[in-house]
Order: sequence, then C-alpha cells, then structure tokens
Amino acid sequence: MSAFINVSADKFFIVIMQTQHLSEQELLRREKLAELIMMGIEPYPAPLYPVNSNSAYIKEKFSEEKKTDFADVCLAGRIMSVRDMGKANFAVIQDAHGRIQLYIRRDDICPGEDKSLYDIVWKKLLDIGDIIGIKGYVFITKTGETSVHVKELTLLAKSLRPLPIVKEAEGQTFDAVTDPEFKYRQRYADLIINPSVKEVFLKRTKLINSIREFLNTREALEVDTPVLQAIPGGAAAKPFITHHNALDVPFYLRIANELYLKRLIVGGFDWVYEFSRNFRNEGMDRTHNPEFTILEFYVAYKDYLWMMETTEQLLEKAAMDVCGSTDVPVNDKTISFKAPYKRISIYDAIKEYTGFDVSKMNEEHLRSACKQMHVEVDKTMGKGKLIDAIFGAKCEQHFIQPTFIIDYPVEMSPLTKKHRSERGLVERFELIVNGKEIANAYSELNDPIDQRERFEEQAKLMERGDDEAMYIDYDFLRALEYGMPPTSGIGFGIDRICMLLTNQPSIQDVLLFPQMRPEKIQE
RNA sequence: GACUCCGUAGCUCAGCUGGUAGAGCUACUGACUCUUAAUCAGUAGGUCCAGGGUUCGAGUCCCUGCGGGGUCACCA
Repeated sequence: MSAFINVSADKFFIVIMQTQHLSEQELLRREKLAELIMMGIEPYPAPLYPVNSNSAYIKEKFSEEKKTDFADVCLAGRIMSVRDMGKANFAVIQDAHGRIQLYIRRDDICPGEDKSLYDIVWKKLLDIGDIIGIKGYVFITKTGETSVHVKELTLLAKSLRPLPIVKEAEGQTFDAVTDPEFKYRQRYADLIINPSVKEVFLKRTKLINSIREFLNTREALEVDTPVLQAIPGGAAAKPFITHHNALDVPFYLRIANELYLKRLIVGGFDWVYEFSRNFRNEGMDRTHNPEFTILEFYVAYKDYLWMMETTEQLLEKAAMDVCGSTDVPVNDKTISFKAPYKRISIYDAIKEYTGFDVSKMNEEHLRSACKQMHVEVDKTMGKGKLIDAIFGAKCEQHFIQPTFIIDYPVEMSPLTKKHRSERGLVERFELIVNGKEIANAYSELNDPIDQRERFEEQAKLMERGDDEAMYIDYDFLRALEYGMPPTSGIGFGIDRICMLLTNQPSIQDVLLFPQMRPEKIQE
C-alpha cells in the first residue's frame, strides 16, 4: 500500500481516539473503515459508477422471456437489510426508485481461491446503510421475488452511523421511527427509512408542477421579485427584520409579493405569477411555519368572479394530477375539489353560525357583539379586524368542502377594489377548505387616490398599536398613478393545499426541513 | 407567549406505592449456498435529557432549565 493509504489509516486511528463519546456501534464502523483502507479499498471512491438500471424498472419490466435484456444490469443503492445464509445471502438495497433484493453467493463474487471479498469485506466490513454498486443478472427466486444475482460488488460510500432499522411484513411495519423530532431534524434519515415520506414530497413536487403547467398553458409569465424589501407590504403580518451592512439600512424579509406583482401589471404584463417564499414572525403550529410558500398571480382585465372559476379549474386539475381524482381523502372525510364550489358572503356566514347580523354594525356595536359571542378582542382592533375575528372564531372551522367566502368589509381589505354594487364591501373572496383558508383573492384596487386613503387608514391603525397594519408604500402608489388596468389577483397557500392533497395533519410533514429550535449537537 | 403531556441502549418500548437498569430488533462471535420481520446458539451495549433539592437510598418524588408533541392565542 502507498504511504497515502497509511497516512489515511493513521488519521482514522486519531479519529477513533478522539471520539470517545461515540457509541459502540459508531466506533466499530470507524474501525471497519480503517480496515477497508488498509486492505486497499477506497471507502469513498471518486469515479462515476456506470449505473444502467434501477430497482423499480427491473421489478416492473423483468420477466423470464426477457431475461437476456437483464443479463448485465448495474445498479447502486444503500444496503437496507441482509439475511445471511452462510456462503450465500440475501440483501436488500434501496435506490431512488425503491428497493430490490440481491442474491450474493460467495463463489460468484469470489470465483478464485481468494474468498476475502466475501468473507471479510462483504460479511464483516460492510453494514446496513453503506452504499454499494453491483453488477449481475436478474432472476426470480423460488419464493417469487425478482432479485439481482450479484457477480460484482463495489463499495461506493461507507456509512459511519447506524441507521434505525424498520422492518416490514405483510403490510405491517415494525419499530417504525415516529418520533417527530427525529423525523424533522434528520429528514435525510427519515427519507431513507420511511418510504411513505418520500411519496409525500414527490406529490408536493407534482402539485407545484401541475400548477405551473396550468399557468404556463394560459401564457402566464413566471417572475422573481425581491425577498429583501425596504417596506414589507402586501399583507397584514409581523415581518422578520434584517440589516444590509453596505447600505446600512434595515431590510425586511418579504411577508408577501403582492405589491411587486401588481407593479408588473402596471408595467404591461397581462398575467404574472410567482411561487413566493414568505416569512412571517409569528407563532408556529401545525398549520404555520415561519417561512412558507404562497403562489400569487395577477391577471389584467379580470375580476374576482372570473378568479373564482379559474381557482376551481386550477384545484380540480391539481387534485387530478396529484391524487388521480377530484375526491380526496382527508382524515375520515372526503373532500371534493370538483367545480363549482359553494359561495357565501362573510356576513351571511356570520349570521348562519352566530345569529348576529353584523352588516350594519359600527365598531362599538361590533365590540359588544363580540363580547356576547365570547370572541376575544383588544383595543387595537378596528372594524375589519373585529369582523375577521368573529369569522375566524365561529365560522371558519365549519366549512369543510371548498367554499368561497365573498364580499368582505372594506376595513379589512386595504388593497381591494370597492364592490361594484354593495356599499361598504369590497370584491374579495377567501377559499376555505377543511376549516382552513387556502386562498385569498380580490379584484385589485387600482384607484391610486383610494389606495392612498386606505394606506392612510392603515397608518392610523398602526398608531393605535396594530403591529400588523400596513406601511404606506409610496413607490407602489407612484406605480398606480401611472395607471393599472383592472386586475384580479390571488394567493394560494401551497403548503396547506399540499397538506390536503397528501392527507398530512401537520405543515411540518409537507416541508422537507420544517423550522425547529436550533439543536445543540455535542461533538 | 400560556397550559398540558413526553424525554430510559443505535431503533421500538417495559421499568408498580422510591431499593444498585430490562426485552425485542440492531451490533459482535459462531452455524447454515433460494431467504424475506430468515432461523439457531452465545456475547456486548446505558451521563435513565441537564442541573439542583428531598431521602439512608431517585429512572421513579419536588424545583429550574433544555428539547419535542398536543391544545389555545396570533396568523396563512
């Protein structure tokens, strides 16, 4: 062996000596690593491995008649289990497409006198979790399982950390790792050991692709707008604040991209969209992560009635593309995304579930009505927020099937165009599914003078102590003064739609890396 | 942020009214050339989340902290 190898081996002894906090099994794997190196086997080889197949393809396509097509397969994956029969054994490897059984016979991988590749390398030095490449031919075992008869075996990456072992038989799972902290912090391990987790994230990508396709076939233009904003606009929310050193100014992480997309409508695009990662400095729970994804799009010369129909079409397609049906199981219920969806005004919804007619109430009356309904309020809340509070507390949870809540009071919608016929209302809808808001849309306010007044109202709320009231964005007003066509816009909560279509109870289950308190890792 | 439950071996979990820590899987040693939760025999593996307190004695009781789940509040 070369000096290089010896130096490496010394290095590994140092590693072993210095890591006394390691478990017995971790130490053992480091010793195996050092042994492999001393045998001249590179545990982390550089050259590409010439994979020509995968587990799913083999299991789907192989048959006895076609076996000549499978006489020379090369695939790679992680060792998930080994059943040792002495001079032969069965192992299962997992690649990106699934799992497949290997049949490894000593005299096949060691045709000569030297049996060390099998007896020492394979049986002693390789472990569950290691990534290997194999070459061989496909066959079906006596018990009917499509397998690869291995002729050649290559170590591609040694695993130093024991993987939790989850076993399965007849659809039953044993010792599944269900600890949420483990799953969310070590998603990489969760993905390896729980195949159903991978399914969820494949569906998430399908959902986003489906929506993108829906929009692109309608000639919508995907754009990027700033995440770092000097004025966090477009929503009522508490922002994260950060600082730009060179400019020495504060910046906010965006809470919404709405005002930027509308600037682009002013600029002459007819239909723009963006999957916007938004950041809100608020509480976290099973439906809220500090950063989350909203798809917003804005379409010139349309109104919120058109938008309701478009929403129905988009969700119908998304459900079909992701679930293969417009009927989607959620918990013990079935939710139908088949158009059309029920429409009800927010005032009617409140009347239906509380008996109160709040449509003609002033702020004082609303306040006492809230008291009677046991809805918690505080002094900073204006009329709009009071109505929103009643709806949120008493109505929202009752709407399980997709329902458009329409025609909101003007006070709670500072960016929305006034209703064409109803005084005091705006042309807005929220789509509620399974008791949660998943979309919010309106006929956009394009009257720059009205918009300036609405911003000024928000400024007054801010003075009252409402820390979610909107800042006045003078550049946005300047844009509107050039003239924005009548426009309808919408924002979809992508994470929540994903929760529905994958039947997951928590937003953390549809985010690959949900936000967690920083972990203190001892080294 | 409030309330509440939880934290024991690499993993899943036992551990009663306080008495020196237990199983299965994994790992290790050995047997077995078509097994599949492979099987069989043997062995090892622990800062009981951390720090205090009560006690002759704490995994167990009390307090504080850390981390996580759930419910509520805020919100999408």
